[in-house]
Amino acid sequence: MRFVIGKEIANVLGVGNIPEIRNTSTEKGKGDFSSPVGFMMAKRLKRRPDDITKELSEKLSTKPWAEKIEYKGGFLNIYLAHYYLLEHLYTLSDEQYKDIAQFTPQHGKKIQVEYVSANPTGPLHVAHGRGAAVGSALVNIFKHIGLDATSEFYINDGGEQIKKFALSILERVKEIKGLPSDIESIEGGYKGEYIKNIAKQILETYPNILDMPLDKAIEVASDLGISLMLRDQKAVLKTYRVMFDVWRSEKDIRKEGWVEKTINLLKEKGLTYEAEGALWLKTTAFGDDKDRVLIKQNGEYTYFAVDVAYHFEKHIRGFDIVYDIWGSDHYGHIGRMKAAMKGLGLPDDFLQVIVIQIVRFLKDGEPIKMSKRAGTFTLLSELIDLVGVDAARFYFLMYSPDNSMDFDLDLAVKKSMDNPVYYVQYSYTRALSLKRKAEESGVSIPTLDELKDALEKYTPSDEERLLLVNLADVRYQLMLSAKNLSPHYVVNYAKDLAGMLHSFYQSKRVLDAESGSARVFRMALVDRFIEVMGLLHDLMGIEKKEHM
RNA sequence: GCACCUGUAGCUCAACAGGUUAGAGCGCAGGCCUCCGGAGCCUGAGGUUGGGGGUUCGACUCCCCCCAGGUGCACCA
Repeated sequence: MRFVIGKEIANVLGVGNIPEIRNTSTEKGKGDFSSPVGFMMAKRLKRRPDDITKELSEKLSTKPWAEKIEYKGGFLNIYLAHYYLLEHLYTLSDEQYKDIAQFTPQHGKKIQVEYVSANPTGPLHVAHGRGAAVGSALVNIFKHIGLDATSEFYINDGGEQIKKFALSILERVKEIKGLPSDIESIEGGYKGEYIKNIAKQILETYPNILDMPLDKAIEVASDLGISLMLRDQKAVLKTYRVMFDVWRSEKDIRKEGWVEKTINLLKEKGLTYEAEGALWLKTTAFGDDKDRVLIKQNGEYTYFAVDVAYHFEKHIRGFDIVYDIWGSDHYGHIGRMKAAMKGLGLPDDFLQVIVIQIVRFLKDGEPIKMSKRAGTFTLLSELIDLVGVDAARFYFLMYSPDNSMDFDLDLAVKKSMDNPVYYVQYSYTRALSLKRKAEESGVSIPTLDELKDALEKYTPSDEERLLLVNLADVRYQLMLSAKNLSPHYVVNYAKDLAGMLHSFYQSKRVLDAESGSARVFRMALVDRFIEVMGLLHDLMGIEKKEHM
C-alpha cells in the first residue's frame, strides 16, 4: 500500500524519490498512513510545507485508494478506502511480493548469505541457534520479495583444528582398546562424550586403525569424524527448519587451488611481504590496524588466508553482495577480511558482516557457563528438545541481532502465555478455527463483488479498520526486514497483527454478525488474516497450527 | 589502551529514512463472554529515552565529549 501511495505523491510533485510514509494507524487523528512530505520537500521545491500538502490532499483525494486525505502543516494524513484495501489483499500475488525487491538496496544484485558454518568437529552448539534462525529467516524473506539470494554453509573441514579433532578421536580409540591414553596431552583437544562414540564407530570399520601410519590414521579418523558430525549437524538443522542451497567445503577450496590463486593475485598487486619467516598481507593499507599472516612459518596457510581465498571464490562465482552472519566472537576477523577484499579490488559493499551479539542462557536466573572445548556445552538439539523449534526460533528472531540477549530457559519451557510465540500461533489457530466453523455452516469466503456491495451498507469499526490497514502493510514490513537485515521487524509485525486479530475477535461477532454485510466483511478480514499470518509463519519458520 | 555493540516504563524489548502525543509483552491495580477456542480482551498506574553539549522547523534516532555493561584485539578456527 505504502508503495502505491508513495509513487502517487512523487508523481504529483514531480520528484523522483518516494517520500517517507509512516504507519500511523494506531495513533488517533493521523490517518492510516501519514507522511511528513511537506517538511521534506519544502526546501527542495522552495514552497511552504502546508502549501505542498494542501495541493497533494486536493489532487489525491479523488484516487480510488483514498477515503479522505487531510493535511496539517507539513503532514499529510491519509485515510484509506476499505474496498481498495481488501481488493489489494485479495489480489496480492507472488509476483507482487517480488515487486518489492526494487525498493531495497540489494535490488538487482546476486546475494549470498553464509551462516552457521560451524566446525565439523562437534555437534551444533546452542549459540549457533541464533545465527541459524536469523540467517534462515532472512533468506526466506529475501527470496519471497524477489531478491536473488542463495544460502550457504561453509564446512571448515581443513586446517589445524581438524588435526586436533582426529588426534582426540585416536586417543579415545586407545582408551577403548585399553591402551595407555592421555586426552590431556593434546593441546586444545576435544574432550566431549561424542568423541568416544566416533571412536567406537571407527573401530567397527577400521579395527586396526592404530597400526596405520599416523598420517593415514589421522586422515581416516578425520574423514569419518567429519562425515559423522556433518550428518549430525544437517539432521539438527533440518529439524530446526534451516536448509542450505549450497554446502561448500574448505577442503575443496584448498584442493581447487583457490588459496594459491588468491595469494598469487595479492602478490602480483604487491600487497604481500615476507618477514620473520612468514608471508604477510599488507592489510594496514586498507584500514586494518595490523598486517596479517597468510602463510605461517611452518609453511601452512592461516585460516585467514583460506577465508580470503574462499571469499574471492565467492566473487568469481558471481555474487555481488555476500552477507556473512558471524558471532560477535569473530568480530576481530571483520577488519582484516574487509581489508583483504579491498586489496583484491572488490567493491566496499561486497562483504557485509552481520554480527550476532552474544546469547546468555539463564537457568534459575543465573547464566549457564558453557565451554565448547571442555565438552561441557549445551547443544542446539538439547535446546530444541527443551523448548521446541517454534519457541527457540521465535525467541531468537524477536530481537535485533545487535542486541545481546538472555535466553531464559525456565521461561521458554513454561509454554505459557509469557511466551509470545503462543500468542502469535494462537491468533492463527483462532482465525483458522473460525474459518473452519464458517465452512461447516455453509458460510463461504466472499467474492470481491460481494464485498463491494457489503461495504456500501457497512462501515467497519476501529478494530476492524486497524486490522485491515495493517494486513495491507505486509509488503512494506518484509521490505524493512530485508533492507535492515533483520527478521525482527517481521516478528514484531506478526505480534502486532496477532494482537489486532485478538482485539477484533473479542469485539465483533463474525458468524452470527448483526447483519449480512457485516459478516461478509468480517469473513473476508479473517480469511486475509489467515493468508498473511500464514505467510509470516512460513517466513519465520514456525509451525502453522490447526489446533493447539 | 584501541575498535565495535548496547544503555528507552519495575523486568524483557520495539520505535521504519530525523516527523505530529516514545509503544508492546510480562509484572502490578481493577474489570470482561449464557455467545465463533478466555492460550483471549478492556481500563489504569508506571518515562527528564545513561549524562552533557551541538546540528535542525523538528532528535530515542545524526555529530562531539563523558559514564556504565558486553564483545573482540593470535603465525586459533
